[in-house]
Amino acid sequence: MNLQLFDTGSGQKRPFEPLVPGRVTMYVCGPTVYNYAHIGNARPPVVFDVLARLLRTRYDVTYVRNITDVDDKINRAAKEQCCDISVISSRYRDAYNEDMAALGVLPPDIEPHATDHIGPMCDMISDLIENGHAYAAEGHVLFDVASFDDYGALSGRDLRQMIAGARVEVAPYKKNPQDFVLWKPAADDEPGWESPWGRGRPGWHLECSAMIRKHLGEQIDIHGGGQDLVFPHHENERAQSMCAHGGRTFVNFWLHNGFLSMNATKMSKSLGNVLLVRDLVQSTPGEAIRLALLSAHYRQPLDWTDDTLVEASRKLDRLYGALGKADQALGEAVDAADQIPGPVLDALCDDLNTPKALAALFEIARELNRTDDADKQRVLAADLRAGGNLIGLLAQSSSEWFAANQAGDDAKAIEALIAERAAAKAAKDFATADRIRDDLAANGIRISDGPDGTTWQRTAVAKGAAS
RNA sequence: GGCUAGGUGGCAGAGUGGUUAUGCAGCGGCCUGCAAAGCCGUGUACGCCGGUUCGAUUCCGACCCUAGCCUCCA
Repeated sequence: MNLQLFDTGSGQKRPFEPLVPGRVTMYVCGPTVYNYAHIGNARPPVVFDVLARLLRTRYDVTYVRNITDVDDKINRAAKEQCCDISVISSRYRDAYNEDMAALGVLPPDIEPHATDHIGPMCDMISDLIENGHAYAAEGHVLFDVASFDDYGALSGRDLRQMIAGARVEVAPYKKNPQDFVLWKPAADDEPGWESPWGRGRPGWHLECSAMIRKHLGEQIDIHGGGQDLVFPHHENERAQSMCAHGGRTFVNFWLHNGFLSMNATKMSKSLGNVLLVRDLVQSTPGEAIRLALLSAHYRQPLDWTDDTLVEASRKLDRLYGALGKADQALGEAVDAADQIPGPVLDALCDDLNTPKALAALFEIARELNRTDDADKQRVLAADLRAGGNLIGLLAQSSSEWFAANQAGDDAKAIEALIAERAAAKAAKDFATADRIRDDLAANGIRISDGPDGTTWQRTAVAKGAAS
């Protein structure tokens, strides 16, 4: 497997080799759990789930995705609801994991919570103060950006320019405007922990550095997250970890996914265009949402429109249709092949090119639809399944996929109409038969006559739900 | 203003210095009672202007436009 990954740090695709042969350590910034995840939040976990699945075909992988469970927004929510922050954070952490499971995201190996790592965080702060990279001031501990020559290398920023362009009011206790908080004091009515610098709580950037050191070590292979985290979050993480560890390389590959927009505009509560995963899965199969998220390359922007899910559902109709045809012809469901088909694997090894991998799946599906040879069908169906499974798709049976479309209160009425039409057809009353079919079509029900009778499915899953 | 990504056929979205992406939609054909699905065929697409080249959508430069970051928002 000649895996190439685009590394933000070097700004180019590089061949991936683990730091320790055969073993891969991977960390992805997880959610701050104060609300339900929206569709944009779902992109990183889905993308890096594909990467983890790909790496696992070859390496022993340890995948860590954290939970940030102490934060201003969580504090605010807890205050409003007069409860402990753990009530808020555990509620939304569970919801997050349910939502991700619905999208076919496998759980990470380790899911560390920030509040369980206050000790390691304080240890790291102490190390940084000892090394001369951090200083305490007025109950805060700050990272001394000027002490790290390489600051800005990840995000391609020039420290001098940043100082000149600083627009934010500078806190008086900071030596430099860019110095960021490692530890900040907590008010009496705020959640806090005792520390050598007084009662307080950790800075956001520090959480990830400390949890990475505890669970994966001082150097890791891959660190992922959304593009918006490059600066300042990852730049700061890098500064902290490198300075705490004698300047050694912290992350071998930095991976960042592009942003998801809604009808070409940013998703925001004020615009009222926030789409929650939780709501979406009510009306649309999670698998279709997953495919939609993977239909663009992960580093590209992805614009989410009303048609996005409709298209994704149709794509799955086609793939499952080909599998179903083979299953029927062979009289059995074909299991996934042991080997991943070459074109699919090659596409994914080229910096996780999921659109290209999907194209390869469609080509297999066409071959499958084209052939009547049982041996070929068996091989192609197994390939299609194996390729799909690698990116977390095609895990169910064809009949399960199509049956899911048949759920609904009106299913019995539809079956009755189909039976009525069958009777009309038998009586050669085609006018009546066609009228029933047209009526059903007008209501988003597509029927098709096969050798074993008539089957049906909904044709506009997402559209129907939206109207 | 600075930094970083992008601008591909009706839509979505890969890719490439000269040869079919793929999916949906459209058109023609096969199949079908008629359809649907499927199969076959079908598209002078690469923001604008220069440059390099035998040849550029692909490389270089300028310009226009879009998005993200620079404000603990994936």
